[in-house]
Amino acid sequence: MQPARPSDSAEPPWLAGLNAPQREAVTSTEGPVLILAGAGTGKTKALTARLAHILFNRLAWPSQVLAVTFTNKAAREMRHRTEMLLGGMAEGLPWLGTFHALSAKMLRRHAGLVGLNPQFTILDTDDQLRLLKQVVTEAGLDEKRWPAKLLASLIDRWKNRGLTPDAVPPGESFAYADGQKGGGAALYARYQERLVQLNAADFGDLLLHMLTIFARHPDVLADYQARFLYVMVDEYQDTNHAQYQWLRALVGTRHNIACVGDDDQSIYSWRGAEVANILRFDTDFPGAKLIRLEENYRSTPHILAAANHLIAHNNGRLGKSLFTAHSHGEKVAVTGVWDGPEEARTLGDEAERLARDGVSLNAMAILVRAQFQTRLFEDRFIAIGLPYRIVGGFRFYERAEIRDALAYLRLVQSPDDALAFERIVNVPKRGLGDKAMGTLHAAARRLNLPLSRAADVVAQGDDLTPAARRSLRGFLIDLARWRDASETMSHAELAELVLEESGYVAMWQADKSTEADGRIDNLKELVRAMGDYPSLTAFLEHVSLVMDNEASHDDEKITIMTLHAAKGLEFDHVFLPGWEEGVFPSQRSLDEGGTAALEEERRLAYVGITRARVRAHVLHAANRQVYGQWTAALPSRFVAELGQAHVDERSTLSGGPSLWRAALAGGDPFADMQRGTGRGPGWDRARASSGGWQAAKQELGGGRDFGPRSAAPPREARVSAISLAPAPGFRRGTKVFHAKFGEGVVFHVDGNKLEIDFPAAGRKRVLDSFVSIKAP
DNA sequence: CTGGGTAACATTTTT
DNA sequence: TGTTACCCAG
Repeated sequence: MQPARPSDSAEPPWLAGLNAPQREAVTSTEGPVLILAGAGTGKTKALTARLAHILFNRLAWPSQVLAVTFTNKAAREMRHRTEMLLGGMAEGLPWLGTFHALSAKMLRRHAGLVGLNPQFTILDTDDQLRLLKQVVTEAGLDEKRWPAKLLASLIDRWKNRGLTPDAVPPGESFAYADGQKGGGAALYARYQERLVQLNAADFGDLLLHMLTIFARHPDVLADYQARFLYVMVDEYQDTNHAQYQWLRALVGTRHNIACVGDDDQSIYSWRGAEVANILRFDTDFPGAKLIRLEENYRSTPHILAAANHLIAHNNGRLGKSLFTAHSHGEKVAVTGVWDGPEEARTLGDEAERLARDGVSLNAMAILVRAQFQTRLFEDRFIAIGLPYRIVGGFRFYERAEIRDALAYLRLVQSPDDALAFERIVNVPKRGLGDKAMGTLHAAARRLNLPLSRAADVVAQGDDLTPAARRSLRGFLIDLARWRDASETMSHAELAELVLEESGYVAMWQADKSTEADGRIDNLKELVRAMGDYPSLTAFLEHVSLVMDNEASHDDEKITIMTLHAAKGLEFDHVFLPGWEEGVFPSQRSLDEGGTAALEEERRLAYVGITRARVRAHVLHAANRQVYGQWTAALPSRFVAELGQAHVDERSTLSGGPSLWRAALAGGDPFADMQRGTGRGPGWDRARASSGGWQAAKQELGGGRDFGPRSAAPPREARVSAISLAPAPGFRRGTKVFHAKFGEGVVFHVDGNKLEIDFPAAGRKRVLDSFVSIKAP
């Protein structure tokens, strides 16, 4: 079964349209290769073509190629694109996947070597933390003083570095609990024991256990080394030490490894990524060939030049300079505004304008430094009815309702799953609280049984109050029934049955909060998705390692996401708000972490700019509410680093006139609302500094100094114009609907300002235009 | 055991 | 300012 050979004269399809360095990356199959691929230089294209090249020329069978990515998305894309090039030949690339998925696959085969059963469960951070809390408490430490979270992050870092408990340097062990009870390392060891008892592994273990196995069982390693004739790694700059060791082990002495990466896009050092891995590639793999992909196919010249200019401020780079054949294009727009809400207004207006000119909302993205920035945009977009999607935040399987549902299914499938049992035994409420759980835990310890097994015993004894005993028995009977049912029905049907009969769905149906409906939808989606998998086991594996919440791209929406989440994506129009000192670069990176942290922020800025194909628009505000306090801010240093020549500083407060009007008229409709003093300590700094703000202030009020009250940024002028009009149709008791807060009842009317009681959100002040009257 | 109240807290999050 | 985690009163 071989794809039709191209005619002799024509070149193979996977080489079509590749430039010289890309071709070299594709055809240099033997020996170590490092492909330094700048943003938008077609690295995925080169990587998939390389894969196609190897397979088509029969240098290896699909099962003999190890291709590793970081994200499921990248893995999917690589698989998809390879299939496009090769048709059926790429099917069954069994070893194309993420580090974690591939390592988990290996670990299931050799679980016994580290004391696990092949059906071990993969814990997420939530389970992990609960387990660690138990470990800390059992050690007799005060969890208040020594948070389990701290221990979790230490263990995570150790695992990232490939350190088992016995390998943790004593000094570092001391970092937790001042070394009491053996310090962090001893608790780490205890945690690992508990994991084995529970037949569970956390994300870090998936790699770490394999490293242990490789070290202790050379035969196992030798098998893999013999199998993998070619190894490819995407986003190499993001590998941590454990992943690096894992790769080195598997590559063995053959050294047919090709790594693709960009040191300028290393933005995950706080997750353990070590740029050093990419920087010293040629010492690790002597004779490595270095290929640079520098022709950018994505962005217009000014965008590219600004990005180059910016990143040139970093030291310790391998060095690349991107160029493009494009010849036209706008400069990077930079707009300074008065405050956060105005930033959202300006951005929203521009998005609407672009949309009117025929630009798809799907081609626009707002890339923020931190999640909290999304809020203002969300508020604004709801107000003007601009469809948006927020990417990131919780992944699908991290949502409480999904995790609860999965815990039910896990427990039905494996009666020993103590963590699953603990999670849902009292969800919905069954009257089994701390007291009952304490009894169960004690019994489990005494009988040396998993919690869920001990429950069987306790339900027969008289340690519990009669009510609790009855309730527990009922639950255990339900479980037994579901287990019987699982013999005869499909796993999707089973899921539906369990969620119904347990009262879990009913619990959310009874919930009046705004998100309850969404949760029920998520549960439906879960049941639906299960149907796509042959077995519950297959589905559970998928869910813990692969399932992400890809937002559907079906409808027209502008995307809001973090810069981190945007890596690897591209958009015609990119908005980059919040370029202020303290926001971006973040305050944390300025306070601690020194140059390294600042340089990582800069790389993040570089990633942001290079996402843009046609236009990048940077915004910064002079005032922003941080934790409820108004704070003045200076434009980010990164603004200046873009280079004057490539920037269109149309700045000067675009909202100037409205601000001016509002200030003169005192027309702030929310003047009576509580707010801070309006002048943070940064005010004077901002005033004293040269740059955009002097000019901005000049235009603003002709040098007029605002009084303290008006220094607190007023709302939109348009709003204040309406504010005099009465609000017809609203009176106390009117039932209304608000896009964000849901249903509510009007408590007080003052002009067009309403005070509304929302069952979900409490009493809120909103303008009448933000709500609709609900038909009785 | 539950719900209400308050005090602490508050980047980025590929798996 | 908004959320969440925990403590205590009912």
